[in-house]
Amino acid sequence: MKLSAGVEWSIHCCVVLSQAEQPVPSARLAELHGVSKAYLAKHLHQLARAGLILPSEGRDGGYALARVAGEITVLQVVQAIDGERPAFRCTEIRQQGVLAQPPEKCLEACGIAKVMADAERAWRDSLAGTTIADLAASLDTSRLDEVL
Amino acid sequence: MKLSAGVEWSIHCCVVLSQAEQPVPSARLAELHGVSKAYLAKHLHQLARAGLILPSEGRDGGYALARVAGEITVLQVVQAIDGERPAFRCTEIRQQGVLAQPPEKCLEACGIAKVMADAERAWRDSLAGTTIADLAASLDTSRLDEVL
DNA sequence: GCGTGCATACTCGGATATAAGCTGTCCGAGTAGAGGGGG
DNA sequence: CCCCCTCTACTCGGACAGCTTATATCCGAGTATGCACGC
Repeated sequence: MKLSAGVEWSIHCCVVLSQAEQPVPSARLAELHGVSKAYLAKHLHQLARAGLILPSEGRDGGYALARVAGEITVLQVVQAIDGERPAFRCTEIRQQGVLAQPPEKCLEACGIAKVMADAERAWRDSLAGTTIADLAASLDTSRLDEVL
Repeated sequence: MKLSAGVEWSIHCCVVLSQAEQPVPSARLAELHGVSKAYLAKHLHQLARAGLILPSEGRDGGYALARVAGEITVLQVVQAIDGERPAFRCTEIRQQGVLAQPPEKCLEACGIAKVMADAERAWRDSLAGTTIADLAASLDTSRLDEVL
Protein backbone atom coordinates (compact mmCIF):
# COMPACT_ATOMS: atom_id res chain seq x y z
CA MET A 1 0.00 0.00 0.00
CA LYS A 2 1.61 3.17 -1.17
CA LEU A 3 0.19 6.63 -1.44
CA SER A 4 1.13 8.69 -4.47
CA ALA A 5 3.76 11.34 -3.90
CA GLY A 6 1.42 13.72 -5.70
CA VAL A 7 -0.71 13.76 -2.57
CA GLU A 8 2.04 15.44 -0.61
CA TRP A 9 2.65 17.95 -3.39
CA SER A 10 -1.05 18.73 -3.70
CA ILE A 11 -1.52 19.40 -0.01
CA HIS A 12 1.47 21.71 0.07
CA CYS A 13 0.12 23.54 -2.98
CA CYS A 14 -3.27 23.97 -1.36
CA VAL A 15 -1.64 25.49 1.71
CA VAL A 16 0.25 27.93 -0.51
CA LEU A 17 -2.87 28.79 -2.49
CA SER A 18 -4.72 29.49 0.77
CA GLN A 19 -2.28 32.34 1.39
CA ALA A 20 -2.32 33.72 -2.15
CA GLU A 21 -4.58 36.54 -3.24
CA GLN A 22 -3.96 36.08 -6.95
CA PRO A 23 -4.02 32.93 -9.10
CA VAL A 24 -0.72 31.07 -9.02
CA PRO A 25 0.46 29.24 -12.17
CA SER A 26 1.36 25.58 -11.90
CA ALA A 27 4.93 26.26 -13.00
CA ARG A 28 5.32 28.73 -10.17
CA LEU A 29 3.96 26.26 -7.64
CA ALA A 30 6.43 23.71 -8.95
CA GLU A 31 9.49 25.90 -8.50
CA LEU A 32 8.27 27.01 -5.10
CA HIS A 33 8.44 23.38 -3.97
CA GLY A 34 11.27 22.21 -6.20
CA VAL A 35 9.30 19.53 -8.02
CA SER A 36 8.60 18.62 -11.62
CA LYS A 37 6.48 21.23 -13.37
CA ALA A 38 4.67 19.00 -15.83
CA TYR A 39 3.93 16.30 -13.31
CA LEU A 40 2.61 18.72 -10.76
CA ALA A 41 0.40 20.20 -13.47
CA LYS A 42 -1.14 16.75 -13.85
CA HIS A 43 -2.07 16.64 -10.19
CA LEU A 44 -3.37 20.18 -10.15
CA HIS A 45 -5.60 19.24 -13.04
CA GLN A 46 -7.03 16.45 -10.92
CA LEU A 47 -7.66 18.86 -8.08
CA ALA A 48 -9.49 21.12 -10.53
CA ARG A 49 -11.61 18.22 -11.78
CA ALA A 50 -12.53 17.46 -8.20
CA GLY A 51 -13.69 21.06 -7.74
CA LEU A 52 -11.15 21.93 -5.07
CA ILE A 53 -9.27 24.55 -7.08
CA LEU A 54 -10.34 26.78 -9.96
CA PRO A 55 -8.17 27.27 -13.04
CA SER A 56 -7.99 30.56 -14.88
CA GLU A 57 -6.48 30.62 -18.33
CA GLY A 58 -4.57 33.16 -20.31
CA ARG A 59 -1.95 35.55 -19.15
CA ASP A 60 -1.75 36.09 -15.36
CA GLY A 61 -3.80 32.94 -15.05
CA GLY A 62 -3.24 30.10 -12.64
CA TYR A 63 -5.00 28.22 -9.88
CA ALA A 64 -6.92 29.50 -6.89
CA LEU A 65 -8.79 27.69 -4.13
CA ALA A 66 -12.42 27.07 -5.06
CA ARG A 67 -13.54 27.52 -1.47
CA VAL A 68 -12.15 29.02 1.70
CA ALA A 69 -9.37 26.92 3.18
CA GLY A 70 -11.45 26.00 6.19
CA GLU A 71 -13.90 24.14 3.97
CA ILE A 72 -11.32 21.97 2.21
CA THR A 73 -10.33 18.89 4.15
CA VAL A 74 -7.19 16.86 3.73
CA LEU A 75 -9.37 13.88 2.87
CA GLN A 76 -10.81 15.70 -0.12
CA VAL A 77 -7.35 16.42 -1.47
CA VAL A 78 -6.22 12.85 -0.93
CA GLN A 79 -9.27 11.43 -2.65
CA ALA A 80 -8.96 13.87 -5.54
CA ILE A 81 -5.45 12.59 -6.27
CA ASP A 82 -5.63 8.99 -5.16
CA GLY A 83 -9.21 8.22 -6.13
CA GLU A 84 -12.13 7.25 -3.96
CA ARG A 85 -11.92 3.53 -4.49
CA PRO A 86 -11.19 1.66 -1.27
CA ALA A 87 -7.70 0.21 -0.86
CA PHE A 88 -9.15 -3.18 -0.01
CA ARG A 89 -11.47 -4.70 -2.58
CA CYS A 90 -13.29 -7.89 -1.69
CA THR A 91 -13.07 -10.35 -4.57
CA GLU A 92 -15.68 -12.63 -3.00
CA ILE A 93 -13.36 -15.60 -2.78
CA ARG A 94 -15.78 -17.04 -0.26
CA GLN A 95 -17.89 -17.92 -3.30
CA GLN A 96 -15.01 -19.60 -5.11
CA GLY A 97 -13.07 -22.83 -4.79
CA VAL A 98 -13.97 -26.01 -2.94
CA LEU A 99 -15.57 -24.39 0.08
CA ALA A 100 -17.63 -21.90 -1.89
CA GLN A 101 -20.59 -20.53 0.01
CA PRO A 102 -23.98 -20.49 -1.76
CA PRO A 103 -25.10 -17.03 -2.92
CA GLU A 104 -28.00 -16.95 -0.47
CA LYS A 105 -25.50 -16.95 2.38
CA CYS A 106 -23.58 -14.06 0.87
CA LEU A 107 -26.27 -11.41 0.95
CA GLU A 108 -24.39 -9.63 3.69
CA ALA A 109 -20.87 -8.30 3.21
CA CYS A 110 -17.99 -10.62 4.02
CA GLY A 111 -16.72 -10.28 7.59
CA ILE A 112 -13.23 -9.61 6.34
CA ALA A 113 -14.46 -6.87 4.03
CA LYS A 114 -16.28 -5.31 6.96
CA VAL A 115 -13.15 -5.15 9.07
CA MET A 116 -11.15 -3.60 6.27
CA ALA A 117 -13.94 -1.13 5.48
CA ASP A 118 -14.15 -0.09 9.12
CA ALA A 119 -10.41 0.56 9.20
CA GLU A 120 -10.56 2.66 6.06
CA ARG A 121 -13.46 4.59 7.48
CA ALA A 122 -11.38 5.39 10.55
CA TRP A 123 -8.60 6.52 8.25
CA ARG A 124 -10.90 8.76 6.25
CA ASP A 125 -12.52 10.20 9.37
CA SER A 126 -9.12 11.13 10.70
CA LEU A 127 -8.16 12.87 7.46
CA ALA A 128 -11.50 14.64 7.29
CA GLY A 129 -10.86 16.18 10.69
CA THR A 130 -8.14 18.49 9.40
CA THR A 131 -8.59 21.30 6.89
CA ILE A 132 -6.15 23.25 4.76
CA ALA A 133 -6.72 26.17 7.11
CA ASP A 134 -5.55 24.07 10.05
CA LEU A 135 -2.38 23.16 8.20
CA ALA A 136 -1.75 26.75 7.15
CA ALA A 137 -1.99 27.77 10.79
CA SER A 138 0.50 25.13 11.94
CA LEU A 139 2.98 25.56 9.10
CA ASP A 140 5.25 28.55 8.84
CA THR A 141 3.75 30.75 6.15
CA SER A 142 5.81 33.86 6.89
CA ARG A 143 7.93 33.52 3.78
CA LEU A 144 4.93 33.13 1.51
CA ASP A 145 4.23 36.86 1.51
CA GLU A 146 7.64 37.53 -0.03
CA VAL A 147 7.20 35.27 -3.02
CA LEU A 148 3.52 35.58 -3.83
CA MET B 1 -3.56 3.50 -2.78
CA LYS B 2 -4.21 -0.14 -3.38
CA LEU B 3 -3.87 -3.06 -1.04
CA SER B 4 -2.45 -6.29 -2.43
CA ALA B 5 -4.99 -8.98 -3.21
CA GLY B 6 -2.73 -11.35 -1.30
CA VAL B 7 -3.94 -9.71 1.89
CA GLU B 8 -7.43 -11.00 1.33
CA TRP B 9 -6.17 -14.47 0.49
CA SER B 10 -3.94 -14.56 3.53
CA ILE B 11 -6.69 -13.60 5.96
CA HIS B 12 -9.00 -16.24 4.55
CA CYS B 13 -6.23 -18.81 4.85
CA CYS B 14 -5.58 -17.88 8.46
CA VAL B 15 -9.26 -18.35 9.25
CA VAL B 16 -9.17 -21.80 7.64
CA LEU B 17 -5.98 -22.71 9.49
CA SER B 18 -7.58 -21.69 12.77
CA GLN B 19 -10.13 -24.47 12.28
CA ALA B 20 -7.65 -27.11 11.13
CA GLU B 21 -6.08 -29.62 13.51
CA GLN B 22 -3.46 -30.81 11.05
CA PRO B 23 -1.08 -28.85 8.83
CA VAL B 24 -2.66 -27.80 5.54
CA PRO B 25 -0.49 -27.65 2.38
CA SER B 26 -0.43 -24.43 0.39
CA ALA B 27 -1.79 -26.21 -2.68
CA ARG B 28 -4.78 -27.36 -0.68
CA LEU B 29 -5.42 -23.89 0.65
CA ALA B 30 -5.28 -22.61 -2.91
CA GLU B 31 -7.91 -24.99 -4.25
CA LEU B 32 -10.11 -24.39 -1.21
CA HIS B 33 -10.29 -20.74 -2.22
CA GLY B 34 -9.95 -21.13 -5.97
CA VAL B 35 -6.80 -19.05 -6.33
CA SER B 36 -3.37 -19.51 -7.89
CA LYS B 37 -1.32 -22.13 -6.05
CA ALA B 38 2.14 -20.77 -6.68
CA TYR B 39 1.21 -17.19 -5.93
CA LEU B 40 -0.54 -18.09 -2.72
CA ALA B 41 2.55 -20.05 -1.71
CA LYS B 42 4.50 -16.83 -2.00
CA HIS B 43 2.20 -15.07 0.43
CA LEU B 44 2.15 -17.97 2.85
CA HIS B 45 5.92 -17.84 2.83
CA GLN B 46 5.71 -14.20 3.86
CA LEU B 47 3.35 -15.10 6.68
CA ALA B 48 5.84 -17.73 7.81
CA ARG B 49 8.69 -15.22 7.73
CA ALA B 50 6.59 -12.91 9.90
CA GLY B 51 6.15 -15.70 12.42
CA LEU B 52 2.38 -15.96 12.06
CA ILE B 53 2.29 -19.50 10.66
CA LEU B 54 4.67 -22.42 10.95
CA PRO B 55 5.69 -24.53 7.96
CA SER B 56 6.31 -28.26 8.20
CA GLU B 57 8.06 -30.02 5.38
CA GLY B 58 7.90 -33.48 3.94
CA ARG B 59 4.90 -35.64 3.38
CA ASP B 60 1.74 -34.65 5.27
CA GLY B 61 3.41 -31.29 5.81
CA GLY B 62 1.86 -27.89 5.39
CA TYR B 63 1.15 -24.75 7.35
CA ALA B 64 -0.33 -24.31 10.82
CA LEU B 65 -0.98 -21.22 12.90
CA ALA B 66 2.00 -20.31 15.05
CA ARG B 67 -0.23 -19.04 17.85
CA VAL B 68 -3.84 -19.42 18.87
CA ALA B 69 -6.19 -17.51 16.59
CA GLY B 70 -7.11 -15.07 19.32
CA GLU B 71 -3.55 -13.79 19.45
CA ILE B 72 -3.23 -13.06 15.72
CA THR B 73 -4.66 -9.72 14.68
CA VAL B 74 -5.74 -8.69 11.23
CA LEU B 75 -3.14 -5.93 11.35
CA GLN B 76 -0.35 -8.47 11.76
CA VAL B 77 -1.49 -10.34 8.67
CA VAL B 78 -1.81 -7.15 6.65
CA GLN B 79 1.63 -5.93 7.67
CA ALA B 80 3.18 -9.33 6.98
CA ILE B 81 1.97 -9.18 3.37
CA ASP B 82 1.97 -5.48 2.64
CA GLY B 83 4.97 -4.43 4.71
CA GLU B 84 5.19 -2.08 7.65
CA ARG B 85 6.26 1.00 5.76
CA PRO B 86 3.72 3.80 6.02
CA ALA B 87 1.66 4.56 2.93
CA PHE B 88 2.56 8.23 3.15
CA ARG B 89 6.21 9.12 3.13
CA CYS B 90 7.21 12.70 3.70
CA THR B 91 9.84 13.75 1.18
CA GLU B 92 10.58 16.97 3.05
CA ILE B 93 9.65 19.21 0.18
CA ARG B 94 9.36 22.00 2.74
CA GLN B 95 13.17 22.09 2.56
CA GLN B 96 13.24 22.27 -1.23
CA GLY B 97 12.50 24.88 -3.86
CA VAL B 98 12.22 28.62 -3.54
CA LEU B 99 10.46 28.69 -0.20
CA ALA B 100 12.72 26.12 1.44
CA GLN B 101 12.69 26.27 5.21
CA PRO B 102 16.04 26.28 7.03
CA PRO B 103 16.92 22.97 8.72
CA GLU B 104 16.70 24.44 12.20
CA LYS B 105 12.99 25.02 11.62
CA CYS B 106 12.46 21.42 10.53
CA LEU B 107 13.45 19.67 13.71
CA GLU B 108 9.85 18.72 14.28
CA ALA B 109 7.91 16.60 11.83
CA CYS B 110 6.04 18.36 9.06
CA GLY B 111 2.42 19.17 9.94
CA ILE B 112 1.22 17.36 6.86
CA ALA B 113 3.18 14.27 7.78
CA LYS B 114 1.65 14.38 11.25
CA VAL B 115 -1.89 14.40 9.88
CA MET B 116 -1.17 11.48 7.56
CA ALA B 117 0.58 9.55 10.33
CA ASP B 118 -2.35 10.08 12.67
CA ALA B 119 -4.73 8.74 10.04
CA GLU B 120 -2.63 5.67 9.46
CA ARG B 121 -2.42 5.10 13.18
CA ALA B 122 -6.22 5.14 13.36
CA TRP B 123 -6.29 2.64 10.50
CA ARG B 124 -3.84 0.32 12.20
CA ASP B 125 -5.62 0.58 15.55
CA SER B 126 -8.85 -0.44 13.87
CA LEU B 127 -7.25 -3.46 12.23
CA ALA B 128 -5.51 -4.44 15.46
CA GLY B 129 -8.89 -4.62 17.19
CA THR B 130 -9.95 -7.75 15.34
CA THR B 131 -8.33 -11.16 15.58
CA ILE B 132 -8.51 -14.24 13.40
CA ALA B 133 -10.64 -15.83 16.10
CA ASP B 134 -13.18 -13.01 15.80
CA LEU B 135 -13.39 -13.55 12.07
CA ALA B 136 -13.74 -17.31 12.45
CA ALA B 137 -16.65 -16.74 14.80
CA SER B 138 -18.43 -14.40 12.40
CA LEU B 139 -17.76 -16.39 9.26
CA ASP B 140 -19.55 -19.62 8.50
CA THR B 141 -17.04 -22.38 9.24
CA SER B 142 -19.48 -25.27 9.17
CA ARG B 143 -18.24 -26.62 5.87
CA LEU B 144 -14.63 -26.58 6.98
CA ASP B 145 -15.02 -29.76 8.99
CA GLU B 146 -15.96 -31.65 5.83
CA VAL B 147 -12.90 -30.72 3.83
CA LEU B 148 -10.17 -30.59 6.45
C1' DG C 1 8.55 -59.89 15.28
C1' DC C 2 11.55 -55.91 15.33
C1' DG C 3 14.94 -52.52 13.86
C1' DT C 4 17.26 -50.35 10.09
C1' DG C 5 18.00 -48.49 5.62
C1' DC C 6 16.32 -46.75 1.38
C1' DA C 7 13.33 -45.14 -2.17
C1' DT C 8 9.66 -42.11 -2.94
C1' DA C 9 6.44 -38.68 -3.13
C1' DC C 10 5.34 -34.70 -1.18
C1' DT C 11 6.43 -30.28 0.92
C1' DC C 12 8.39 -25.50 1.00
C1' DG C 13 11.54 -21.88 -0.97
C1' DG C 14 13.71 -18.89 -4.25
C1' DA C 15 14.62 -17.38 -9.09
C1' DT C 16 12.29 -16.03 -13.24
C1' DA C 17 8.61 -13.70 -16.92
C1' DT C 18 4.44 -10.65 -17.48
C1' DA C 19 1.13 -6.83 -16.53
C1' DA C 20 -0.33 -2.74 -14.24
C1' DG C 21 0.12 1.63 -12.18
C1' DC C 22 2.92 5.50 -10.69
C1' DT C 23 6.42 8.82 -12.29
C1' DG C 24 8.07 12.03 -15.46
C1' DT C 25 7.93 14.59 -19.99
C1' DC C 26 6.35 16.71 -24.13
C1' DC C 27 3.54 19.37 -27.29
C1' DG C 28 -0.99 21.44 -28.85
C1' DA C 29 -5.62 24.11 -28.09
C1' DG C 30 -7.46 28.05 -26.02
C1' DT C 31 -7.56 32.55 -23.80
C1' DA C 32 -6.75 36.90 -21.16
C1' DG C 33 -4.03 40.82 -21.54
C1' DA C 34 -1.18 44.41 -23.89
C1' DG C 35 -0.17 47.21 -27.67
C1' DG C 36 -1.11 49.60 -31.95
C1' DG C 37 -4.16 51.69 -35.16
C1' DG C 38 -8.29 54.07 -36.47
C1' DG C 39 -12.22 57.07 -35.56
C1' DC D 1 -8.92 61.19 -26.24
C1' DC D 2 -11.47 56.80 -26.65
C1' DC D 3 -12.67 52.38 -28.78
C1' DC D 4 -11.65 48.32 -31.42
C1' DC D 5 -8.80 44.92 -33.46
C1' DT D 6 -4.93 42.01 -33.61
C1' DC D 7 -1.12 39.92 -31.96
C1' DT D 8 1.45 37.74 -28.65
C1' DA D 9 2.74 35.33 -24.83
C1' DC D 10 1.19 32.68 -21.39
C1' DT D 11 -2.04 29.39 -19.39
C1' DC D 12 -4.18 24.76 -18.89
C1' DG D 13 -5.25 20.13 -20.88
C1' DG D 14 -4.46 15.72 -22.84
C1' DA D 15 -1.27 12.33 -25.26
C1' DC D 16 3.26 9.87 -24.93
C1' DA D 17 7.76 7.09 -22.75
C1' DG D 18 10.44 5.07 -18.43
C1' DC D 19 10.52 2.71 -14.22
C1' DT D 20 9.15 0.59 -9.85
C1' DT D 21 5.88 -2.54 -7.95
C1' DA D 22 2.42 -6.18 -7.94
C1' DT D 23 0.95 -10.46 -10.27
C1' DA D 24 1.62 -15.02 -11.89
C1' DT D 25 4.53 -19.09 -12.83
C1' DC D 26 8.07 -22.56 -12.84
C1' DC D 27 11.56 -25.64 -11.16
C1' DG D 28 14.94 -27.22 -7.59
C1' DA D 29 16.45 -28.37 -2.52
C1' DG D 30 15.04 -30.72 1.51
C1' DT D 31 12.39 -33.91 4.42
C1' DA D 32 8.92 -37.02 6.82
C1' DT D 33 6.55 -41.07 5.59
C1' DG D 34 5.95 -45.83 4.11
C1' DC D 35 7.84 -50.06 2.63
C1' DA D 36 11.19 -53.65 2.01
C1' DC D 37 14.90 -56.07 3.67
C1' DG D 38 17.90 -58.14 7.02
C1' DC D 39 18.60 -59.78 11.72
